[in-house]
Amino acid sequence: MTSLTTLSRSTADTPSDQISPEVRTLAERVFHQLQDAIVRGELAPGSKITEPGLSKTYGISRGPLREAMRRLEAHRLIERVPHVGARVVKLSMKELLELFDVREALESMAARLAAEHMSAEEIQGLREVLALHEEQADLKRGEAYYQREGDLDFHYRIVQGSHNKMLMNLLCDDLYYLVRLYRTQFSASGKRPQLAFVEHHRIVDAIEAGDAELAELLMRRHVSASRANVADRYAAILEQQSTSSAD
Amino acid sequence: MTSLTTLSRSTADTPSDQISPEVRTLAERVFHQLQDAIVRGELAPGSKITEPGLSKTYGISRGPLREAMRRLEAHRLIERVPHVGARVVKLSMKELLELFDVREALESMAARLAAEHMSAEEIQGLREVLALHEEQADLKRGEAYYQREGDLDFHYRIVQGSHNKMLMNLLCDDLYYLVRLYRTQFSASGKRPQLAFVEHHRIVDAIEAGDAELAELLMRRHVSASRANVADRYAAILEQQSTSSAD
DNA sequence: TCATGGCTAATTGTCGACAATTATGGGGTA
DNA sequence: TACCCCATAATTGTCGACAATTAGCCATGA
Repeated sequence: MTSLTTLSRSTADTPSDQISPEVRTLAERVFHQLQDAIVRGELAPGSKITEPGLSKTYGISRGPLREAMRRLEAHRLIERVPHVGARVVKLSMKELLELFDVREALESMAARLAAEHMSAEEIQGLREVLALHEEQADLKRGEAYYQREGDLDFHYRIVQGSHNKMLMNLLCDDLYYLVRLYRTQFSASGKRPQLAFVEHHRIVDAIEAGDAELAELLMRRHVSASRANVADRYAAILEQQSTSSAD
Repeated sequence: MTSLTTLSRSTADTPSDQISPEVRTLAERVFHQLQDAIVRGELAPGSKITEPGLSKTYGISRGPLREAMRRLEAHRLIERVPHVGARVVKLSMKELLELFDVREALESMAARLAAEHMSAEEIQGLREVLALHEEQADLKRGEAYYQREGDLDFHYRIVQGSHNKMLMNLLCDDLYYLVRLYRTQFSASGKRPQLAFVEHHRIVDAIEAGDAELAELLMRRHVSASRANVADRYAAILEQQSTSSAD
């Protein structure tokens, strides 16, 4: 499905049973299915999801389904209100900008820790991502469609390089799904990808040099610039709408 | 129970029914009960909790109980493995230090945003917390027992002053419970409280002056110093243990 | 004596049904 | 005509029972 690096599960006891990677229970399975469906936009943001409905759709009873929904709620992909129901989360621009602030704080810390703790192999892997990245950019310049997943992959690896499990959980398990959800709702970007390239390179350079302070600063600017880009585009859209309606 | 500022729920329609603040469902209620029990150390860290056991203890069926446990898992207060069971989380020193890194990143950002967005009333409330704080410190100097809750209250208000909902959720709903859990497991502190006082004051000063950069820096140092204090004490304990065992 | 195999008991996962609450629609009245 | 109240239907919350998986134990064999 996605090109994200898989979570590092070290449970490969018996290679014979390839039943499932880690989703052995119904609730887990339907959770991942719903998660994908929401992030990919198949379940419209803001749409109401009802338990009997999903129960029939996925062919399971309401028990495990409720567990899956609880997990989705914990990951902030759906919102539930008691006795009323659940709806797919609908990110407002305000919340998106809030998300960027949190990312700025967390990822700059991750970059700092990565510069201190990342191993040579991990840095090598990071460089490979960057190379693949660049190659794709050569092929379909401007579009940079799939490249967005690559961008997330880059950030993913740096967070893992921090060797801070709490950070990894927060960013990779929670926030990055929201980031992807946003990218399906507002299809942003523009000329940013080209700029992001050189920023990525500089960050890796700083990490490789073990310069924690610099890596932190560069990552902070990187996320901040990305935020500013989104905010500008949004302001432009608002401007355009107001003028066209006034016209 | 706790002296923490309550979440700002604005649903006060009918003053007649005081049934419950926000816990109208069984699952919610038992979730909060279990949350308190864990944070207060009544459920020993690392101890296994079984569904039939809790089911009988709290007099509810396994359905809502499982939902409560799912929520506890999402808040990282218990750890579950499929088909095996759940145990109360047991923080290692490594994880505690990781927690401090995350707090440093998040709370420094919160302080920055608080300096930009906090209203005069909110700053006033913050000063009152500080005053009450100081008063308690005069009464029972050194011990600073209840004061620890006050410390969390201080941080609480700054996070709320950031006016960033995502930040508020992450810090107040997730991390702060872990912080409190830690304080029951390792009963730390020492002479830090006295130092923390002046740091708190300086942070509020920066926020009141609207100096976002300074507020961020001071909060970063504040959390970092707290982390260093814990790390030092831990190292001292290790040292002491090794010498006493070698003796 | 130690390892290995299967068996039993306990716990977790799943299901269907019932109770409680909420939203919706129609009817009545000012 | 607009508003309010009530009844009905749908959805969510809760419960108890059954199935699947796992852990522990005992017996058997090398």
